[in-house]
Amino acid sequence: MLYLKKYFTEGLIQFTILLSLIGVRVDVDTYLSNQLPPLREIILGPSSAYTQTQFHNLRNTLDGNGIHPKSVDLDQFFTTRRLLNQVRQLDRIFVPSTELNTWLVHRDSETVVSTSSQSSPSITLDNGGGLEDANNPDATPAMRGGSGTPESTYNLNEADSSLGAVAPEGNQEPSSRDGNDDLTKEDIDLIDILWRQDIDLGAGREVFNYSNRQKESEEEKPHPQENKDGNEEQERWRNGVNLQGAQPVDGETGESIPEQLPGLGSQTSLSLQECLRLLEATFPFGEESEFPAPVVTPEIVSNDGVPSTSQSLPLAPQLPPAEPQLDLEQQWQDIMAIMELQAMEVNITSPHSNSSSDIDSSGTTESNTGGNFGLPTHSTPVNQDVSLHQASLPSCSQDFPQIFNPQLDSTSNAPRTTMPRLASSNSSNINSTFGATNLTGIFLPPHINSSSTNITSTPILPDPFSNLLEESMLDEISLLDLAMEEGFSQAQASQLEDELDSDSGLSLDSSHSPASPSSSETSCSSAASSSSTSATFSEEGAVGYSTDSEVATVETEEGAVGGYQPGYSKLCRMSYQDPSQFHGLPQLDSISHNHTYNLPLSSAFAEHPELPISVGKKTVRDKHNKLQPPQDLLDKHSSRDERRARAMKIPFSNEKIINLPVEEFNELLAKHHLSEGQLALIRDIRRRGKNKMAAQNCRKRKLDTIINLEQGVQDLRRDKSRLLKEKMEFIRSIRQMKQKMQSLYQEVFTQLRDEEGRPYPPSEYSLQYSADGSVLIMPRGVTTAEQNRKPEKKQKDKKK
DNA sequence: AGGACATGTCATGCG
DNA sequence: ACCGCATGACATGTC
Repeated sequence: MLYLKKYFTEGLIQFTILLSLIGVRVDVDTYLSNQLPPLREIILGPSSAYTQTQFHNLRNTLDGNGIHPKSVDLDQFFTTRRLLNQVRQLDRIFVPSTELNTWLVHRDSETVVSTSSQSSPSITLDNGGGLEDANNPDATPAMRGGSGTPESTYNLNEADSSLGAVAPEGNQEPSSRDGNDDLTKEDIDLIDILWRQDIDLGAGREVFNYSNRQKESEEEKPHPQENKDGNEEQERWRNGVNLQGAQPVDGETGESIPEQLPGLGSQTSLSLQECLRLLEATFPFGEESEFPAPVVTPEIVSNDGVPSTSQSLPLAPQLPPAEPQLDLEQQWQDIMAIMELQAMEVNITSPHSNSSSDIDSSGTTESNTGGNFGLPTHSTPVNQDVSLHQASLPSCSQDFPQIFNPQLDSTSNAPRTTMPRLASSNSSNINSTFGATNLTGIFLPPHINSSSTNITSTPILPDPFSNLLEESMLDEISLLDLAMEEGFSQAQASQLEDELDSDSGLSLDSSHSPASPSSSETSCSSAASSSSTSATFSEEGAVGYSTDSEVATVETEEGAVGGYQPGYSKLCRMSYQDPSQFHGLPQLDSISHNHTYNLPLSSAFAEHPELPISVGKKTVRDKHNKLQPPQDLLDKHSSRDERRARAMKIPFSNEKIINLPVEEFNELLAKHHLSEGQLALIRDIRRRGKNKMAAQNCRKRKLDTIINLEQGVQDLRRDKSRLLKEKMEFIRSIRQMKQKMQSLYQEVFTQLRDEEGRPYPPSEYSLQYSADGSVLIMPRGVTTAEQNRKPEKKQKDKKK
């Protein structure tokens, strides 16, 4: 935050001043505040910056720089992103934020841009609200800005110059319009420059204004909306023409609104916008800015041929059920790709970032206040009044079609013609497609035509939505789940890894245990060698290392620590080769083979019954041994090699033979004149002795390995249970979302009115989502395909 | 007596 | 080639 501020403050102040001069003011709404937590997590995934707005938001969030959405002037912000990027690159600090913040950008009506500054109005569900919204300039902008992402702000800017932002206001509110008028061409140019800067930063300009830019390039002149022609825009708006070509022919959108639903009442007082708002509220599409959200064009043509706005539910061409998902995936991939590109700029490489960006909808969700999902408001430039009287909802056309249309917008045109869609989505831009993706996933039911049975007046989830939720939504969720699980698994893996590392004595033990004996051996060997010289091998024979159990205590007292130190004990024993002396030196009793590896002494003794000091049996044995003469006792307890050594009259102890370093061992052999048999025996003793130690170490390692594996299994089980718990939580969240969808659908549907102001009976009509992203109110039983072919027919049906 | 377990030993491979 | 080590397989001893 702080350092970000530093960068911003210095560099941005200029921008701020500039913008203030221009009169452009962008208010960033806290879409974030009202996210649906479940949706966010589920759809977006914990890590995902899933919102459409992401491109901008993603950066913002990723930057981790808390730019307060409200306080930040978006224009400045975007312009300054370059600085941010530089800073980021300097720091290389990648903060994968799991949460995506979607900003709903409002423009104050006061401001020149005067996009709807208030998202809230758009959200309002009131029936009257729709009309009010239409009247209310703010509302329209809200619709547009609904996406509420920083990008949206961008759009707003553009919109100001080009599309809707200005337009709606122009129609309905002169004041807002005035603000637009204030913008001089220079100002517009300046804004454009700022945009380009953003584009330079890596945000494709298209991202910001999806269709507008293209149109500019293609159709620059014809559309006043474009930045350059502010005047034309104003005029156009004054004329009552919606930016988005609500008019029969929208040059920008390129959509002709030829097809109007005569049947749909002019009166659909419940403005489509409201419906859209509701829908949007439910599903945050808001990313139009980046990804031109599919615009639901509620344009309905009145019978007169006058476009009736309100119902604007274009009949969508029927989509094969499978397609939506495919499209979704495709779009996801596209989005991912785009996100990656941007991420690269931002140095965001993490897959999470991509995922986050994936879903436009997420951003919208957050943007919504009061738990409403953010609507792609920028599209809203549409007249909010969109009443039946008004043929088209231009703004909606842009956003919604894309939103709902999983398929390419460009392609969408053809299908639309068939359908009586209120507005056509012009945007052939990739952005639009992106916007559509999320929505499509969410909104497009695999089967556009739902059976009539599903829709009832009751709050039961209408078919399309239910399908939406169940299939596409769930699919997405499932994908997210998978991703999340992967994330968890990785995290878990790392965690386990850490734990194992800490626990794993395997490597440590393996390294240590062998080493310890050697060290002890060397130390002891020297002492032993000195003392051992005095020993009379002839009498006792070579002392079997195993037989000298008596010496154990010394080992313990001397600090032969837990490690396996057979050599040590053995060497020490050498100094006390006379059994008779053992009793006199109780402290040495404990010295013996320690095969306990790292086990405590007590256990070690237990393992070796021959140890006199040992408990229980050993004591018994000790008694038994006492009965025998020391010589027999030695023989009995001496190892085979020791006995052999004694038999062969080897002049030094087995311990020496075994533990002496090669050089010393060779010297020892050189000192003594030994026969071939003795030499062979000595070499065998050494070999076997070393191998014995090695075997002990090996077994110890095996044990350690097993223990570690058991620990690992326990850890994995814990993780599994935890993941299952999380999964259940997600499922619960999904269920909640579904319920909310149902209620919202119901609310929207109930507010729809035909030309005569009568509500559509849910048993006869249902809302359908076409492939091109338009939302249609369709009589039940009519297949989307039919609708595509014969839109008018449907209109008639609707009239009925 | 036989199984389980611990330990020792051998053979082999690797560094 | 030798040495040391690791390890599987087997043998032995003990309970």
